[in-house]
Amino acid sequence: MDKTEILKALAHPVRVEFLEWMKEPERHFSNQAHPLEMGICANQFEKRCGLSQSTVSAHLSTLEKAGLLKIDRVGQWAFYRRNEETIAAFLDELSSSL
Amino acid sequence: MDKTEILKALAHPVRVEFLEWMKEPERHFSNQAHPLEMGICANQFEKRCGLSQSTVSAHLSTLEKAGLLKIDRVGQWAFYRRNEETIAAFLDELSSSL
DNA sequence: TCTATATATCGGCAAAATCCGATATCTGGA
DNA sequence: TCCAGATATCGGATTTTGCCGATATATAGA
Repeated sequence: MDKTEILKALAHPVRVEFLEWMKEPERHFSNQAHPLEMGICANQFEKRCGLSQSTVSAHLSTLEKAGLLKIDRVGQWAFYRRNEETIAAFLDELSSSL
Repeated sequence: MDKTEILKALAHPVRVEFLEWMKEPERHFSNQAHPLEMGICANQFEKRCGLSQSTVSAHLSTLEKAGLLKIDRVGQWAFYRRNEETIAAFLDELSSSL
């Protein structure tokens, strides 16, 4: 849990938005073909943020490398879900250190 | 209280360090000529982080523009103190939205 | 008024971040 | 085996950030 890396990952509003969307999957990703329990399919984010596929992939990768997202690869898809443990640990750490 | 601007301000480890140092002034700035109750004098940060005067000034300015620091100008000095209201509001907001 | 000190701002350079389109990789199905 | 779809990675252009030294500004004191 690298606090600095996480803070850098959160320094872009699109990435913060991704995390917030994923907090309420049924609200923001109800049109997903796969069950939401599998996680959120990468292509779902493209439609919503208007950025290109490669840019979205990079944002997701940044969040994943920082430990904020977990990824499950199933077939040709990549399903992302929040890493609640890391997020909670980060918030605790930030609240006590800052 | 602009969450995005605050997160960008926190995306540099030196700035986070400044805020953390200021949480315990007597511990980190005990050598300050002026009473710590006035705030922390800008030049105190230079000695501790090894960066140039202009760079430190820019970091402090970033924190102040984000609302995380308040500044009191007294004579030729600039005294900085944490803006606890904004910091607490930001942490609350982040904890509930993230 | 002259000088010393503290801080802010400017100009320029280097590094990092952001974005895109193109391409590579991987999977599943025909 | 070939093709289509999903995602990752590459290459390059642009913007932002970070850093410094030099300079400007402002204050205090001689």
